[in-house]
Amino acid sequence: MEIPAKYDASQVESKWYDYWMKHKFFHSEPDEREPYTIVIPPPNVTGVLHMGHMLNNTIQDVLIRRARLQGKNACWVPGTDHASIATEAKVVAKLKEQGIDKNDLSRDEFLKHAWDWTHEYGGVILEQLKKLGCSCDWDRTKFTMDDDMSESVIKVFVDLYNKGLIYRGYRMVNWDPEAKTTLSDEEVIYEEQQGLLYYLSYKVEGTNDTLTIATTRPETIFGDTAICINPNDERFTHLRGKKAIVPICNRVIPIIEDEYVDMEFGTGCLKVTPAHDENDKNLGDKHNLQVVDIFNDDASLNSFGLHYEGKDRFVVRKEIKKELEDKGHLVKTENYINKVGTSERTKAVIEPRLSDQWFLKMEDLVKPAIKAVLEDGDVKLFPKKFENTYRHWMENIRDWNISRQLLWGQQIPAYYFGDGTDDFVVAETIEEALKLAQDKTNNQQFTISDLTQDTDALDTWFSSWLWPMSVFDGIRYPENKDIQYYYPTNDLVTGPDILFFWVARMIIAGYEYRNEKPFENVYLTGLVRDKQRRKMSKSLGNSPDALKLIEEFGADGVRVGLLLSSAAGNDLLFDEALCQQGKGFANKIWNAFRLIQGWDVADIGQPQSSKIAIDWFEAKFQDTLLVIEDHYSKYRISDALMETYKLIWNDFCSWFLEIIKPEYQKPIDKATYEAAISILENNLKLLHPFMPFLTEDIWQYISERTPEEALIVAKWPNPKAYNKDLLTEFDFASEVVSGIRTIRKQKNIPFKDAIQCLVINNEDANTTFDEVIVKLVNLEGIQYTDEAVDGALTFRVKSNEYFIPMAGAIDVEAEIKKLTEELQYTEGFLKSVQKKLSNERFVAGAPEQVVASEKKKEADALAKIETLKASLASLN
RNA sequence: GGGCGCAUAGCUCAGUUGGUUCAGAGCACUUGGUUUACACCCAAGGGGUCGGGGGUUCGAAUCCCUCUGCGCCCA
Repeated sequence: MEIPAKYDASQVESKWYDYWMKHKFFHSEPDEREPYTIVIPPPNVTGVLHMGHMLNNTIQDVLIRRARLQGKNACWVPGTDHASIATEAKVVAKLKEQGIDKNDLSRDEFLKHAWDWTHEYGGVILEQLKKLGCSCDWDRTKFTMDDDMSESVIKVFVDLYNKGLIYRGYRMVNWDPEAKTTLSDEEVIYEEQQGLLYYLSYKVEGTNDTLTIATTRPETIFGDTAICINPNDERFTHLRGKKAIVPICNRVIPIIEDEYVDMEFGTGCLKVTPAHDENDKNLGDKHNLQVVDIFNDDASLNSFGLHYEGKDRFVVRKEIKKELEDKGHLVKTENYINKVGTSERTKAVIEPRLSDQWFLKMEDLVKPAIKAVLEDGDVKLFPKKFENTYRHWMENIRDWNISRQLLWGQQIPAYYFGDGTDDFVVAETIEEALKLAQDKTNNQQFTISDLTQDTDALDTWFSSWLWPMSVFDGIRYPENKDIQYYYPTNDLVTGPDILFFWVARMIIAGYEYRNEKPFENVYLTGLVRDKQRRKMSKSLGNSPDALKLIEEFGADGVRVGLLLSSAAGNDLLFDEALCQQGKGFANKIWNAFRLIQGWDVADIGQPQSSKIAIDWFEAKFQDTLLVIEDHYSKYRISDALMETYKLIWNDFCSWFLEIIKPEYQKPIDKATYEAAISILENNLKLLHPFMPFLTEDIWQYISERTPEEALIVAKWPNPKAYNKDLLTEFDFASEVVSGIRTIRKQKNIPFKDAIQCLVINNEDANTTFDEVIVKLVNLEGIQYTDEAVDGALTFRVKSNEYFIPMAGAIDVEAEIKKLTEELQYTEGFLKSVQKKLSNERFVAGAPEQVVASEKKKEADALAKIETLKASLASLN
């Protein structure tokens, strides 16, 4: 077979992806095998593949491919979520470009546009995942707004409502005045902003006194309904029981007392605006204060703002400053840095606002989820450090505001039939709602047209928290074959930024609806940052184009690059050089294969060195396999890769192949060739999860394979007993090789000149690897001797002394210097060991094993010192 | 302001119960190399007061206290 001289990733990758798809290797159906299941963290439909996705999905693909090789029934369910806020924002922007105002459209018309948008862009990211090599079961692709998925969401809403866990509440929420919707606390980002602290004086009613308050938001004085002082504050005893007059609007408001007020901050007098501040709302509830809402839903002032009506809050802030100043109410301003909540999506400054919202009671729901992670270990977090974060959130959980003032999403299945706060019913369909309404009102004359459905949609997370169940239709049909077989899933791979949004809530939902965890292990990846540790983001423009990277370095190269330095839970500092390293690795393996493949095989005897090399590599392979398995078991994927990388590059290519390589244009013996092929195949298996394309390609070049024999479904190597002595003996031999190479380099001895080597075998090292050493450094042979050799360069491995006789003059001075340095070092070492051993408390206190090892160190040092001294004596 | 975590080679990180293998890996760096798989290569080498200080111990990168500097989450 003709083998291309260069590995061309772009051609190879599409070829094998098509091949895998054609033979349905990604597809899973329940059978008698053990299942291994991952559900993808659904990327949202507005996205394109970014570095975070690449990392995340590479890890999932590594896990799923390994499971497949291990003979499990591997099922990776892909899909997307509808991302209500983000998508709606995109659709609104697109309509705007076309000159269409969202508010001019009916609900159905808008949704049609949203669906069009989703159909056009929603699948892009999944197509990109294919380029990365992701072996998802594409037949199972789901979307959180699919009919069956939406039905599940509605069913769950109704169920929770009927259980009394969902309620309607008038609450202070985070209002995004741009998107005109509520945000959850998690969607608000607090940013430090330079602002001003305004000191304003209010008249005290019926006196000539004034009092001064400090505020960052002077425009909210129109909503003031009290002034609050601390009852312990002696500065203000004269204000007790009095009233104050709000500037400009001249509202008379009570002066109340509460220890909540911080006497140190500002002036010690606090203006209370219950409609526009969470803390003020609490104070207001406690003291029964009036609530005055001064804003429209776009955060412009309403009629309470008097002559400012219709103007934006920030405009008003500027203008009112001037008015207050003119009227003598502005005492002073100070620079002040405060934290301002902004919308994650629209960047608008959040306005705290009172409104009707739907809430889910969390207190009882979280209990099994806390237990599962923190007590029973049913669900394990990797790295473990996130358990603390999880605990903190779960133990301080607040009710979940699940309504959003948006159209794109599942419409809340609540139907109103009157103006009373209780005049509504909740049902899966409007027909059922009608029945309920008729019963509730005792009025059978009610018709569907008397019902109005709540216009709000549900929070997107209220869909995705069901994801591991709903993708298998486990909400609608809890007994179906798929959910029974695949649930609970095995691993979840996601970012720590959505530990609460999503992971915790899935655990909660899992226990509520199946009384079982949704997954066993959660692997939390780090964030992908650039070299300067900046988060990758579109606005910074520091995120490389994912597909271009794949084009340049190959999917395998990019996968390796991403994984190489992404220790679990640590941020990954992305650098294209890492992908280059991955590509270089691919090239290395390709060439190793070309080397083997190019050999002529003959019916000749097997050299001793080759036989030993095969035995040694098999031991090394087994030893490494155990290390790799251990890394996988701890989700240390980058360590598993590095271990594989070193096995292949160092042990296989640099040592093994160099040992068995036949002389130029000479054939190789059959036994060695076959062993080399078999070893290469095993290496490919270990490497396949990381570099699926390259490995499958080489695998198929090695011999003709039927689809059943494809690498993707090959059998992962089983651990076997192995000879550990071979490994230590090899390490010793490799030190000898290094010693000789160093001498060759120092003395500029060309490799093709065979040299002599004599050894005083003080260590009684066995001769197993002698042939290997001879071959690797081109010796005439290794001779054993009892006496130091004159006119030779020397080096030592442990207490063994090696001599390389030199024809020319030996630089005696240099030799003496080298030996003296070694001697001094060893003597110093001996001294420290003996100091330890002469310490009675050490000998008495330390474990036997430790003392024994110190004694061995002492003996080794003594032996080496003797050798060194003998050499020095022979030189002098 | 409250909570959690981190600090080891130029960079990114390992280092499990305090002691064999304890100061390590990869990259980067230096030096040498056109030997017929690969210069996307081969070989050899340098490099660390384990953030500072104190303590416990026969023994500390590892345990405790403290200081400094970072990061994350929550308010």
